[in-house]
Amino acid sequence: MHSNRRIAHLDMDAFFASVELLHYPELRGQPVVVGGRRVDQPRLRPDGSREFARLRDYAGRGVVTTSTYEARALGVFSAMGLMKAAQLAPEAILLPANFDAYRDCSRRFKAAVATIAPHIEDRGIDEIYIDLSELPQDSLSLARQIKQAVFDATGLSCSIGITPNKLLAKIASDLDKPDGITLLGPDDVATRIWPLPARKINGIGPKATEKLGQLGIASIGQLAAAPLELLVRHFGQRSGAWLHRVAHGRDERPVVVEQEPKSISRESTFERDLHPRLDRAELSEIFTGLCRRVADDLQRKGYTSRTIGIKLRFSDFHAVTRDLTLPAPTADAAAIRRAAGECLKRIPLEQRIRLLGVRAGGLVPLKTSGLGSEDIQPELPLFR
DNA sequence: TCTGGGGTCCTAGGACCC
DNA sequence: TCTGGGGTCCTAGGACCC
Repeated sequence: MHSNRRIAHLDMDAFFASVELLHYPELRGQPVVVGGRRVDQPRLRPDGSREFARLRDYAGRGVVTTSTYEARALGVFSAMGLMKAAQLAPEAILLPANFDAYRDCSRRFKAAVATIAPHIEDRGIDEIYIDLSELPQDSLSLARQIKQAVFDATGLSCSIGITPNKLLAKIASDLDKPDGITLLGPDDVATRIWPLPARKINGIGPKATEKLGQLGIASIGQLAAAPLELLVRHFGQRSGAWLHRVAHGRDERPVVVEQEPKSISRESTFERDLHPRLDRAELSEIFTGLCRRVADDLQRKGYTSRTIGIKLRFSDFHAVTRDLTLPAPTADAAAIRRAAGECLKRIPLEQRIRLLGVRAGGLVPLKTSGLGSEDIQPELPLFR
């Protein structure tokens, strides 16, 4: 087992907002928010300048996807409702999300990193882990080289943390944002990690933070000092032991280069909550559309699915799921619609519906390569 | 002024099999 | 008639992440 690893975490700085600033450089230095649905694209005035939507003009159910550092300074952060954000920063510029541009930029920055350090784990559109263990250069040179390559490929800055494992690298990349480099060794855990709030650990969310707070544990250092048996008593054997481990900066998870997806889903929150009977036609159309999009996604990505599921969110925001495992995997829109319909029958509809979702799990890759017949599994036992 | 959309992983009970 | 474990699959919900 390789015990002297060098793991980097790279995080693009305010990614979506930064991509937008490449297109609209005149917005640099201003509070800018990306998010919402049906937000107007900037309009060109007769004099050639652009007119942008303001946060105060927004009405609807959208949330902040990303905000520039200037907007964050006003208290506007990711996942905040736009109506609330508008209270805090009414004059901030509001731009609609342009996912095609972000995906394109994402591909370019990852390809640029791969030319220097190919051992990459994808963690979504704007961040990656990189295993640098086998590379000869020192960490600071590598970090600078990678940042330069990312900038050359995209015009964007990122922040990098390099440490002995993924857990610490993820925390480190956030310590000197934006455009930062943070290198940490095992000896830095007590001085650099322990003073931080427990919430900074990837995997400790709002619920765990609240529960830890009730035990008088706020910082990672306090978590490290807590007796293992106290943590096990309140969080269970597995989670308790995990909390104890991560508080001491221990993490042996490998950098995983290739991963098959586990599920593919589509969901939609409506402009207004829909009534199960009065809005039946509209709901049915949306439902069928979601099934078709899931089928399209499956076919485009080359998968079939064994388990079809649905999700409903009601007016009171409470969500319910149902799923159904099929006798044989499918990527067919009509078959998915039938299975989803069976799931829907099992949900009592006593409230207006806010969101509808369709999910395909139990994914089976469609093998396109010419594999021998020995790889084809019989669907059912031959005798029963 | 209520809170998006795409995911992963974990838990836990029941069915079913050996 | 009652008593066992162990293992896997299915289903529902929830925490968490980007």
